[in-house]
Parts: sequence; C-alpha cells; structure tokens
Amino acid sequence: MTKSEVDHLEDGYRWRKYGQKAVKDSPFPRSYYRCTSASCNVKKRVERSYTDPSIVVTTYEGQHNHPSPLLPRPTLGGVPHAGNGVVGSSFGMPMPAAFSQQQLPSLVNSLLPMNFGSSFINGPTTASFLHERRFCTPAAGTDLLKDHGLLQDIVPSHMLREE
DNA sequence: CGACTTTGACCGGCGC
DNA sequence: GCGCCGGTCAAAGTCG
Repeated sequence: MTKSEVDHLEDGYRWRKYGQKAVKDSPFPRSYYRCTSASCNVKKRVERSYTDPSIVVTTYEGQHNHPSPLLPRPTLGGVPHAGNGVVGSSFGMPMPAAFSQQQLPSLVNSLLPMNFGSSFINGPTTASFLHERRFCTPAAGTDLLKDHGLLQDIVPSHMLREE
C-alpha cells in the first residue's frame, strides 16, 4: 500500500505493462505489470484505493532473482549508498532523511487516521516494498523538495484540498 | 528504430 | 449451459 499520485512508480525495477482492467469495487482501473528481465517472471498488480485516490495498492507476485537494473553498479567502484540528506525515495519522488524507511510506516499511519490502520501498513508486502527503496536521486531530490509539495507526497491530496 | 504503453479481444474459472 | 469476471495476449500507437 503506497501513497502516490502516479500509477507507475519506480521501485528499482523495470516493469512492462501488459494489461489494464476496470475493477468492480473501485472506479479506477487496475494495471498489470511484468518485470522486463527475461530471467525474472515477477508480476505486479497496481490499483488505486477507492477510498483514497492518492493511494495505490501494489500487489507483488513472485520474487526478483536478479539485481535491480536501476541501482548504481557496485562494480563501477561507486558505492550505492544514500547521500546528500536523501536516504530513500518513494514513488520516484525524493524523501528527506526524516522520512526514512523506518519512519515512513508510522508517519503514514499517523497521517491516515481513518479506515487505514497499521494492519496494512505493517503488512509483509508493504514492509518489503519499503525496503526496496534503496535507490536515490540526490540532486533531483533536493531540488524537488525545495519548492514542490513534499507535503503533497506524504499527505493524501484530498486531505490537503478537502476533496 | 527500438522500447514501451495502450486497448480491445480472448480465454479460463466460477456461480447461477 | 450461460454469463460474468479477472487475468493475459498481441497489434497498433507513442515517445525519445
């Protein structure tokens, strides 16, 4: 369960969309993605929460058996660690150090006092999902943070503009 | 020109 | 048996 404005979010892997269907419970369509790596047949299903359009529910099927193609290559001598105050990014958007992986669940939880409890936030899918976000985009990140809605990225949009 | 997305068709499972 | 529904295929379109 992830907060995001966009449907296809970066999680470190390349995904190829192979289908989209309307779902009954939700007015939003559900998208089907497959990992583009030939050796990897991981699938994921992405649908938007009907209770909160700014939340996308990502369901993973299978496990990646290859390194993330979007991660910096350790073999190049470059160390793929986070720097510049950006530890992790989410949904392709940057996250400041304050909202690290461990902080995020509780943060989101506190921001979503409605139906969404810690149950799904601490769910196994979400947990592993959050830990996938080790890639970082320091330069673009800090830039975006300066002017543009970090708050929007954290707080569901309808909470900001009252729907 | 290659890689990727879009979108309608197709298929199998399931309930009536 | 029939219709609905969720998931997948594949051709066409789009973009860098």
